[in-house]
This record gives sequence, C-alpha cells and structure tokens, in this order.
Amino acid sequence: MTKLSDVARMAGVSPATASRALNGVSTVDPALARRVLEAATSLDYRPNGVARNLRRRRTDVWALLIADVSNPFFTAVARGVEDIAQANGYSVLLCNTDEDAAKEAQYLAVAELEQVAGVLLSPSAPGCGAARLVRSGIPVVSVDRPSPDAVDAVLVDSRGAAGAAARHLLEEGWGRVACVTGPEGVATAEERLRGYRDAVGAPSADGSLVRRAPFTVEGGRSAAASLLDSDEPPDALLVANSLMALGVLRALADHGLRMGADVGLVAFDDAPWSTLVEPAVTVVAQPAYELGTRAAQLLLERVRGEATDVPARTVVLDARLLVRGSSRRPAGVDARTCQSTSISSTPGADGRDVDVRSR
Amino acid sequence: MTKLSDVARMAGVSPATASRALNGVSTVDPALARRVLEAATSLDYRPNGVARNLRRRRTDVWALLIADVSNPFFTAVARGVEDIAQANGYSVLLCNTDEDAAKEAQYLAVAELEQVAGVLLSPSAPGCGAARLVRSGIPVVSVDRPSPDAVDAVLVDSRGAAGAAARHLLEEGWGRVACVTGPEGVATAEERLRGYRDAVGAPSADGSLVRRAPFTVEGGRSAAASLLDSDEPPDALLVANSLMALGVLRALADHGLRMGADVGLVAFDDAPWSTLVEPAVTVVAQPAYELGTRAAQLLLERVRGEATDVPARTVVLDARLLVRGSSRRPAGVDARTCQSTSISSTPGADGRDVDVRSR
DNA sequence: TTGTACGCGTTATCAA
DNA sequence: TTGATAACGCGTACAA
Repeated sequence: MTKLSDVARMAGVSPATASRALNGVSTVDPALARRVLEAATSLDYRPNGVARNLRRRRTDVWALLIADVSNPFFTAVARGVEDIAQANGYSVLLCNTDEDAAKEAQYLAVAELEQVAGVLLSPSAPGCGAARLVRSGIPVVSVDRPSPDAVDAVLVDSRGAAGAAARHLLEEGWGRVACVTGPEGVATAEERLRGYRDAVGAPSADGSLVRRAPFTVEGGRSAAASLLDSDEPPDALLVANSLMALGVLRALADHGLRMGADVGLVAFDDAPWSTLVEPAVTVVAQPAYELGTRAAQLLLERVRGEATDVPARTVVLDARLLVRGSSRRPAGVDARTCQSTSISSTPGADGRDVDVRSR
Repeated sequence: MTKLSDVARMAGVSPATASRALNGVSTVDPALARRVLEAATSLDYRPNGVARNLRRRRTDVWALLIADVSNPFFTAVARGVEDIAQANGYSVLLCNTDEDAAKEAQYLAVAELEQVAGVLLSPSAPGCGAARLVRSGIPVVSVDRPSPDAVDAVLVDSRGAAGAAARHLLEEGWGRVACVTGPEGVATAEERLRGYRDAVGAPSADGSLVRRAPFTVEGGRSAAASLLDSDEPPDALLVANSLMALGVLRALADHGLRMGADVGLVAFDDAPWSTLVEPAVTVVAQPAYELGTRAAQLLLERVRGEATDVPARTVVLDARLLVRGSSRRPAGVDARTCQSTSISSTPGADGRDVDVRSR
C-alpha cells in the first residue's frame, strides 16, 4: 500500500507539502504541486480515509436507523436520505431495527463507536438511547417518529390524517369503523389510533374495534381476520400502513368480502398498486421521500456546524387523503365507480404545505 | 472524550493492559480486569472505533452497491445482506448507483477510501472499476449481475427463466409476444431479452417487438404504450421487472385493454400485489432475499480470510415461473379463472435447488 | 512557501 | 502476566 510519505519522497518534498498539494491548499508552489500530483498518479496513490478520519476527528458517514427497508415507506425515506447524503459527500450506514429496542441500542452503539458524523433515527419507542450520542456531540435527527433526545425532527401529522380518514369513512355512511394499527409504543401507530379515536369518539372506540399488529403483511392479515371473525365485525377499516393493507385485502378475499361494497377501506401510504386493484384503494399519502430529504437537510446543517445554537426544530409535513373507490359507500349507483379527490388533512392547506415549529 | 489511557490511569495499569482487559484477552489477571472494567464504567468510556480501525488495518463495514433501493427486488437483496452483516458484526453502507457508471465509480472510490472490509456489487455495466479494489485486497462479490472483476458471484438464471416464461406464453396460444426489458448493457436486461429470443426465435424477435426502458414504472408505461400504439401491436408481453409491470398495467388500462383477456402478461419479480389484481399476474419469482444472504455469506468467508486461495465461485439460484391468470389465454371458458402452478425453469429442479459452479 | 515534529487513540510486539 | 514502546497513515501547529 503506497502511502503519503512514498508520494512525498518520489516528488522530492516533505509529507506535509505532499498533503497540502493533494488537498489543494493554495499556498503550495504550483511546480511542486504538479510534481506531487504526478508522483501520486504514477504510484497509484490512494489516501487512507481511516487515518484521515482519525486525524480530522470526524467521519463523513451517517447512520440511518429505520424499522425495516422492506417497508416501502421506509424505502422511500432511505432513498431521500441517501440522495441528499451522496450529493454532499456523505455515506449512509443502513440499519434495520425491526422495532426491536435491543437492535436499536446496538446500532446506536455502533454509530458512536464508528464516530459517525450524524444519525437519522426513526425510534421504535420513545425512550431510546440517543441522548448519549447527542451528549457526545453527534447530532441526531428523528424521522417519521419523534424522539425526546433528537436535536431536530421531521414528522407527519399522523393523528390529523388518521382523523380525517376515519371521519371520511363515517361520512360515507359506514357504520362500524375499525382500526388496524401498529405495535404498542410505536409513535406513528399510537398517533393513528388517536386520530381514529378523535373521529369515532372514545366510547365507541373500545377495544373490540381496534387491533394492534406488526407493520407487516401478515400482521395486517391476521388483525383483519380477527376483526372479521368477531361477534360484531366492522364494516369499514382504517389501516395504518400499506404492507398491512396487503394483508387486509387478502383477509377480505378469504372471507369472501369485497372492499368498497361489503367493507370500506382506507390505508396509510400511497402504494403504487393501490390504483390497480378494483376498486382503487383510498389512501393517506405520506410524503415519505420528502421526509427523508428534509431530515437529511436538517442533519446536514448540524453536522456542518451551521446550526449550532439553533434550538431544536420540528418540521411537520402534511399527508393527503386520496379518496378513491374503496371508501365510497355503495348507494343505488355502482359502487365501483372510482373517483380521486385530494383533501388536505389541514383545512386551508393544499397538501404540500409545511409547518415549521420550534419546540 | 475519555480515552483508553484515562481508564488505564484510573485503574492503575498500563494502557496495554487496559486494552487487553476491555477486549477480553484471557491472559489478564481477573482482579486487574475488574478494576479496568469498573474504571471504564465509571468514566463512561467509549472506545474510538476509528483509531482501532487504523491500528487494526481493517474495518467492520461493507459497501452495498445496487441500482436503486426503491426497486423492491433490490430492497429484498439489501435486507438479506443487512441481516447477515448485522448478525456477524458488520455494518453496511448503502449506495444507490441508478445504473450510472459515474456514480458507481464514485462509490467504489469511497469504498476504497474508507477501507471497507468488502463490497457487494450489482454492476450497471460489465466493465466497472472493481478490479482495483480486488487488487488492493478488498474482496468484491457480485449480486444479481456478474462482474468480471468480482471474486464471487450470486446470480439468477435470468435467461432460462425468461425463456421459460416466453415459451409459456407461446404455448398458451398468444400470437405476438413482445418483450419489455431494461436498459442496454445491464446484464439482467440483456439476459432476459436473450431468453425471450431463445423462445420466440431470433427472426421473429426483431426490434418491432422489443423495447428497452429504465427499470421504473414510467419506463414500463411508455414502453408498453409504444408497443401498443405500433402498427402491429403485440397480444402478449414479457416484462423484465415488477416496477415496469406496474407501468405496463397502467398502459393497458389507458388503452382499454384487459390483461389475460386482450393481452397476455408475464412479469419478473413476485410483487405482493401481483395476486391482488384481477386476474392475478403470472410472474417469474426471483429469490431476491436469498440472493442477498448468499452473497453476504460468500463475502463473509472472504473477509474472514476463510476462503483465501479458493477460486472464484458462482452461485446460480433458480427462479420459478408462477402461472396465474394474466398469462392464460381465454378459450371458451372464463378467462378470469385464476390458477397457480409452480414450474421450475430448470427441468427436474424444484425451484429451491442451487447450482454451485467454479469458474 | 516548506519542513520538522507531534498527535489523533488504539493495538501489537517484545522484553521483562 | 504486565508494561514500555512503536507503529497505523495522515494533518497541522510551529518554526524556519
């Protein structure tokens, strides 16, 4: 492995000058610089980033902790993060926590060990161990789910969106609206359940119409099956995630029920297949990619030191309710008519508006 | 930042002993080891991984270069890789190349700079610059797409699977079978086209029935639209990827055509929505997750030095043709009947068989 | 403008 | 079994 001192020797200069030349420091004599560059080329010199990182006392790596890249929502978030990172010279470590606090803690330990420049975190539970990172100078930005420890946060108004969705189902005339949400303790799962309860009213929203399950296809399937097999089955479902929605559709098919006709449906996340099924699925579209880019931009300011002393920032993005066939109640007319309307969960906003609040 | 020497001083030992104690070296006196551990705890000591990496001359990081995490196929691959990595103490850097040679080269440079322990690569073109990594001692395993530079490779028999799929369409009685494949130069795109040509015969497989497009929804949509708008439109389509398939379905709808009835369809990748549309989509199911885990296992052996001097290995996994409604030709009977059969692309294999060959 | 010398924090070597 | 010492490869005060 050829190192900097080799290049320096060949160019007939000191390692210091070689270092400066290769890093484009302007004070170095052009002639020398050229000699150094040539030596580096002919020796096929590759700088050692690890040594540089040690010396510089920083790295150009971020850690991204999400529940699961297989979840299309997080895939989009990850892509957004990666795009911003790459455009600014950072690399990102992908960490799947599977909503597991132990895995999460382990990844945070790795992030600290590897001295990453910053962390983007979608915590599985409120009390994750991100505080120590922040204390040791590593900025942490939370994505999708809030963290008391995070410096900044980029969130979606899950509660408002879930409320609007449930209200929409009620207004369409569905009688018993149930809710299939994520695991207990997961912020977005709780918020969506809360929004649902806002709409249906606490008394009627007793346990019999609520199911918690993992944010997976199988989670959705079994939750829906359990609801449909109960004594008083619902006639409409609010589903907290697109993977779950796939399972719900399977459960409906297993029970011989047609969505939109027998059972109303609204699901979170605008999956690409949601307009290909019949009828199309009414969804709460979340700006997942933008969630990633915005969080990355906030982190960028922090790691660059541009936002030191800036108080914690929280960006709340709006979700949009896209009304399609699955939530429309069949009247006399054909229930399979498919209309698409955009309704913002925040009155007056057009769905692309962004709230930026300090906390 | 408290460092090792601080711990050593507090424990009244040398840094060397402190290091040994913290790393669980057995030769250290239990009493001393305990003192070190206590000191480390009370000082809240966190080792500096960067310094350790420099001294050890190795890191515990892999780089994973894929076209795009947003592509569900690669998402599954990434998840497979990450699971194996995490279980063995490695972290993975996620790199989206977008089939862009420049981006790919840049990421490979980062991988070398950061001295990653190994690279998992799905090259966009045959001649990528992975050779230099291998020369400098970094093992590279190619995933999904072969690379002349890679040490090992884990692939799928795309050509055989595409051939079987096209043959299936012909046997069902579709007259003009077209092919929508990926960008020129991308190995899997070429292999699938080749398999298609194997089946339909080179003469009839002239350009008029072949379209190349990006592996995206929009790529599939416009390719299908172009085919359907041509003078002699096809009556069946072989589509090389599930994102493209979504676009193709959209194009069919735009043209007022029903798959399975007006147009036969087989698509690569068994997306979760493929059984939810009507009729269900016949697919070539690729073992994407397993592709990731297998590649990771091969890399693991290399980075551990267990497979030094072992010649390059190529693992070829089988894809399975899952026959469903979209490829069945409507006869007198209802074309929407949905059957699901499993046919291996390799005669005699059950679809889970694996060929391991040396090259 | 260039060179010398040191330090980043850890681990491996070697002698005791 | 322990400790002193020397790297690992680079960047950067400081002095020249």
